[in-house]
Amino acid sequence: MDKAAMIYQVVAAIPKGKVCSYGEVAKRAGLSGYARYVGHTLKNLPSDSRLPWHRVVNSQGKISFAQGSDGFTRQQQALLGEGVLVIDGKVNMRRFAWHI
DNA sequence: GTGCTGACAAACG
DNA sequence: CCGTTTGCCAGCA
Repeated sequence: MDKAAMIYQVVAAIPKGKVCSYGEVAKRAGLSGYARYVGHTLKNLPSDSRLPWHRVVNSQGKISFAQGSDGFTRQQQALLGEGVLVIDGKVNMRRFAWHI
C-alpha cells in the first residue's frame, strides 16, 4: 500500500463535523513522524479529489494557511459549512477533535 | 550527493 | 499566549 494511499484512507475516515491534526493523521496511517509529509500530500491533491482535506488542521487546531489566503478561506468556509466553529482561523479542538 | 523548503510537532523561555 | 529551537520526512534545484 502506498504511503499517500494510507493518508487518503485516514483523511477520508474523518467524520463530517470533526477535525484532526496532521500528526494524528500520520499516526493513524501508520506513518508516525510524517506530519509534514501529510501536508505535502494534501497540497498535491488533484482538484477533482473529494477528500475532506479541510478537516485536517495543525496540532494547535489552527488552519495551516495564512489568513486571507485562498486556501485559508476555502478551508474555513468548508468547516463552517459542516458546523465546525472556526474563530480567527482556530478550531475549538475540545469539541471538534476527532478521536477513535 | 548536498542543501533548502514546506498545508508539521513538541519542548522551552 | 507568542516566538524560537530542534527534530522530522519527502520533494526539488
